[in-house]
Amino acid sequence: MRSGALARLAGVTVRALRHYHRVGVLAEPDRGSNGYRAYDVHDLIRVLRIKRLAALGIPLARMPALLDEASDGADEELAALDSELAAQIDAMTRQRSLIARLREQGARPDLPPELAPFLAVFAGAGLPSELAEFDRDQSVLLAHLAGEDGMARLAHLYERLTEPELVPAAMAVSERFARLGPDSTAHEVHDLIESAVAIFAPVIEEFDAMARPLDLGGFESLLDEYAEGTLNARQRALLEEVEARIDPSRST
Amino acid sequence: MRSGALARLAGVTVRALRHYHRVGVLAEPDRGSNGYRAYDVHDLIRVLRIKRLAALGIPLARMPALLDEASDGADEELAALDSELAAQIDAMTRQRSLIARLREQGARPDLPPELAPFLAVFAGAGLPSELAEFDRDQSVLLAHLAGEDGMARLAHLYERLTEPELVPAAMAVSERFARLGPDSTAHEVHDLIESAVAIFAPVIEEFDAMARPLDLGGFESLLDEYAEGTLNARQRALLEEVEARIDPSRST
DNA sequence: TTGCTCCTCACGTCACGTGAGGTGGC
DNA sequence: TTGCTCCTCACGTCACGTGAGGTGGC
Repeated sequence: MRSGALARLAGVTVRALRHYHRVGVLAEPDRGSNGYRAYDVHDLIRVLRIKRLAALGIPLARMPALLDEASDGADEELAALDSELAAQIDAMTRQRSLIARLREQGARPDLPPELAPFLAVFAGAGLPSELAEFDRDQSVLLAHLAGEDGMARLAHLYERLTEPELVPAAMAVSERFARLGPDSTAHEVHDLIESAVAIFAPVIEEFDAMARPLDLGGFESLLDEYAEGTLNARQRALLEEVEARIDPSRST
Repeated sequence: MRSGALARLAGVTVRALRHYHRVGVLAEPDRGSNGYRAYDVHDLIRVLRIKRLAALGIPLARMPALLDEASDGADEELAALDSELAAQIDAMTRQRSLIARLREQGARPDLPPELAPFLAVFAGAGLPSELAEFDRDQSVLLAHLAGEDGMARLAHLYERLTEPELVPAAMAVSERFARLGPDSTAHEVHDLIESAVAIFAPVIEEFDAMARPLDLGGFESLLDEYAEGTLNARQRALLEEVEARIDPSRST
């Protein structure tokens, strides 16, 4: 029988047969005078056995041991496969619950899911788009920096910042902050600082008091660098002032 | 910051960054005078977002849409991913139960699991090794040919053939069959035929009566071809005789 | 002669890993 | 000068899919 016939009988492609030859799980058969490969029943049986092993997820490279010799290492092979599969199923199950979580929050999939609902509050409250982007990018950075350990605390901070009674005031402050620029008067700036401190100081202080401060490592400067590229001079100056007022120990 | 620093901060390899450039999910940054790439915080944020999407199983090729534009198709993307994952988990779960079945039977993983326990009976009863191999190969062929539909019937046939009261007699016959050769006397041959018919006729007849005969298609000749290469002339002649006696309608 | 089958390269897939061979930075 | 980092090719992974270009069989 020729390759096409064998392939049809075995339910594989001719290309697959070639591949089995190349990797050595199926011997090259003799050729006819025309150069065509001449297969026989034993080849068919061989291919069917290969398909059985493949269906179990056994890679071609590990098949010769199982096909040619008495099935000595078979059980260990199966045990190893099984735990691999179990691990993969586990990982995929975790992926699915992550996906489910993101979907029910309607959250963007590239944001930290733990913070996504709070970011949605900002966005939903009509935050100016540059500030919304600032918040999103910052949350990505902070979430990565916090890692597994700091995540709970970070999420708590975001939760406090999005409490219903805080949101309207925070939004008002944010809008004024967004409009800050060269034209702003000293009075406006002063007012804004007072409002920001009044609103955010309690939350930040509580956060700082929770436990040892988050280890920012080299990230603090990154956050600064980010602010530098995104905010204008007035805005940055104001942020520094507010920071200094809330936590004098961290001021530069 | 240079590639090494970015990679360390983001928790990826430098090679991964190069790959992201190549496939276009991360823009090539400007170079310093020495040709070194100069990254900034935005690149770090970008990579972190890429990692989030990758953790969900989103392929790099589909990321630009999610990273660059407003998250329009995000939910459909997630829905598609979720059902893909569900399907994969399903398939892997089936693989695992197959593996579990094979392991508890101590069966060779390249044999049809539905028939494996019965083949184990043959092997356990001390069948001569050439005949054991014959049976195994034949079962592989028959199982493939039977497909999903015929499998139950085939398994039933094997079950009948391995009933406790049948096994000792069948083994005795098999051993005599294995010893068959040029030296065998006509008397031995005649005796063996009678014994084989007495033992197997009822089982085979029951099988044939169960439903329409299995559609052997081109496989019948394959089974013949297989026998031709494996059995000697005496053995083949005897098989034909037994077949003819059991089912005259199928005789040649 | 036409349509079908067979043959041998050889590139592509997916997300990088892993050298090889050469140069800048401290 | 030494060790570290950066750079650019370029092949390998896994199980084949998919042409390209040419020839035998009926």
